Amino acid sequence: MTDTSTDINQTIVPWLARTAKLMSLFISDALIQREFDLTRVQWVLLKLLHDRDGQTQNELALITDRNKASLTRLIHTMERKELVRRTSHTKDKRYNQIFLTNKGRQLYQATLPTFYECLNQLQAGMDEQEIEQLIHLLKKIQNNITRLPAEATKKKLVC
Amino acid sequence: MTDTSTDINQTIVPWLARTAKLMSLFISDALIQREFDLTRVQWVLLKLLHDRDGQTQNELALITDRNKASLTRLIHTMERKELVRRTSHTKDKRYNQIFLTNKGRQLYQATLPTFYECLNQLQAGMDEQEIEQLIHLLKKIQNNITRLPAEATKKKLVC
DNA sequence: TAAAATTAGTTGCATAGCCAACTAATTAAA
DNA sequence: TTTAATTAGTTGGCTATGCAACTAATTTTA
Repeated sequence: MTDTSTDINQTIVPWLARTAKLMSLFISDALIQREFDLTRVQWVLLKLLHDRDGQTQNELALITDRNKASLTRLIHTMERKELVRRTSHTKDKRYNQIFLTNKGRQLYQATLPTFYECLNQLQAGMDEQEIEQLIHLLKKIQNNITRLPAEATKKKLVC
Repeated sequence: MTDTSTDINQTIVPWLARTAKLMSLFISDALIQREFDLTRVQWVLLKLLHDRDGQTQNELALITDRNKASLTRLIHTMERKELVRRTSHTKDKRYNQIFLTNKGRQLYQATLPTFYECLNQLQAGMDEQEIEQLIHLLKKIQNNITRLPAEATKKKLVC
């Protein structure tokens, strides 16, 4: 149990926040330096669609813990860049399905070596066991976070 | 060495990114739920100034790995909320020194119990040794990131 | 089946981030 | 000492994010 005399700077919160931020900047920088016109978030979306094409905006929002309004705009930006394509679902017109374009797919493939280079540099000097341990501890923290998406919360809180 | 057949989802990158994001949302939520009108970033700035008052915008930008333009606007927002005060340095008029107001200091103090509650929940089920190990591994990653602030890079890259 | 509730997505308004171009102040160099 | 370079901060334009209020489509329920 951490009491209120603990130095906040020595807790997991700033270490985790800062490491993730630096990692994100590091990967973004690498993408830009290799002349890929792609932010890290856009890269993540390419990856999600590469893994499973045709997901709806809401699904993508849930997976990435983002507001659906963010997805609307993110997809809009990526559509303008011709990386993804939005099509209205034929059965239920409320849904938009998002698909990779060929350009999007090729761009994603082209970035993979950069991603693995980054990963290798990030993990330098860490052995298999340490990497597993890190992921294990991060999972623990995630499981401790009982956070529902905004809309779910609203719903569950109704008495 | 991670080769390109490794499943990206099982690497440290998404685990770290997602855990940090969830943690950030979790803390923001907690602040809002306790009716503190404060984002996580604003909270961090209050903490930095609480630790050392009167830092310049540039110093705050460097410490927080933020662009100085971000700091300009962040401080502007917090000035409007009367949490901080901007004063021009008497010796060198280029500098702005940022100070906590009484309101800012009181607000920070008032949020501390919330922060420690969040921390305890995040660390639930983790022993001292695991927490230390996690921080140790995060430090390793940070040390692997050879990233200079944008302006420094520009400077150093000049041949 | 008509009205009510739910769901997916969009839009307005706000914070926050980055880059690049800019101003003003100060320091270094010719 | 005048000019050049550097430094701190600001501003404009962009992406990204969240909340809240909205529309449209679909499903539930009365």
